[in-house]
Amino acid sequence: MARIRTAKDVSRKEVIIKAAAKLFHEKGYKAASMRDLAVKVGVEAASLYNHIRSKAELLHDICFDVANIFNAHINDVETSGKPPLEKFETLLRFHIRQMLENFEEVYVSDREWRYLADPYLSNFQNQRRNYRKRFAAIIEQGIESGVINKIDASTAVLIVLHAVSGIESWHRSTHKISGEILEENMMTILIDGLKK
Amino acid sequence: MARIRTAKDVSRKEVIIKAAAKLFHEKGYKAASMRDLAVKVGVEAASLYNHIRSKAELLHDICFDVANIFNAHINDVETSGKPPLEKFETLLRFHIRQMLENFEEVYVSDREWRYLADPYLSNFQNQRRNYRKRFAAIIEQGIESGVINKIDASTAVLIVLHAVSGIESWHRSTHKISGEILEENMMTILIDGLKK
DNA sequence: CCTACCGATCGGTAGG
DNA sequence: CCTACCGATCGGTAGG
Repeated sequence: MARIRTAKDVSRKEVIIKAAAKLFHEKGYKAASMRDLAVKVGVEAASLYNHIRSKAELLHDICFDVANIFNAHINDVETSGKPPLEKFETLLRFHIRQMLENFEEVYVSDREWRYLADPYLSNFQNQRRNYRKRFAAIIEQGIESGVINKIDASTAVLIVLHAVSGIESWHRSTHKISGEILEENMMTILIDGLKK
Repeated sequence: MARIRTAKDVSRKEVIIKAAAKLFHEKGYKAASMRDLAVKVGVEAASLYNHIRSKAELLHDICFDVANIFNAHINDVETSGKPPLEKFETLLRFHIRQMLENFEEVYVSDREWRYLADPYLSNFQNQRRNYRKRFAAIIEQGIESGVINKIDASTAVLIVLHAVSGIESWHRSTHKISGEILEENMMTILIDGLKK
């Protein structure tokens, strides 16, 4: 007989997803086993399946949660009425902060999405492409209004998003500068450039 | 009885390594099976082991080949006698071109090295750390001589290296700008910044 | 939530 | 270079 899902099930599932995000970050999706995850959660592997449907579902939940967060944010930015350069800065800071605060999930969504299965894979790729187009459009507006250098907007998006994902290295490093200082440095380098 | 290794063995091995780099890029190291690789090479899986010792050896060879290329290059740059900003530009262009021309190997070395087993893993990590320190030192020199903005040099290295690895997205994209134009755009964005 | 277990697939070996 | 096969491990299920 089907069990009735209670609030406790939901929070238990959230614990599992959080642990999965950590594990998928540490080992990579394919190298992470459900037995590894069970150890992290403190149950037997088989018990996980009382809360989740499959390993694939975990990856799916992580990736689409992150996608929703960024989609919601770019909606806000687009309708904010700010000038283009400010819109760009807001987006960039949001990416940096998500990478600082919501690190494992964002990392997994960024690097492990390719292990999604269709139809989720195609859906995710479309969302990703769409997000980048909207990001590029904001840069284009900045170029048109003369506040951003004449560069290829897609290349700029590519650089910015990958630069932010470099915060992974920062997380790993032993003697690291603070998150705030990192953020300001990244803003300076990407906006003002390296050359004086 | 042990077989005598001939020149043909070496080239066969190189074919296998090249195919492995492609496969590891496509699927990721863990998700790529030796049976997948065998199909790519056009033999049975078991036959691969006449040329290689293990799957791990393939990853090892790819990662250390790439590390050697970049180490050799930074040696040249350090002893070139060029001013710091030119040294930086030379390094950056080399990274971009390697990512354009030697794409699969560089990508695998960059993203899949974590699946190396010790003692290779530690060795690789040390080389990587060392390389980044030398790269940062060149940026520091540029800051001291007043030609580079006062930013945290480690953060700059992190941004630059990850931005370059973003060329992965460019390779995947369908209607892409030329490699030359991509290179110039990347140089402009990272050196002069996005803001006009 | 656990014990017991399954079919599939993995990297790799033996032997020719 | 192939056929045949191995032990280990995987994601997941049955049944309680």
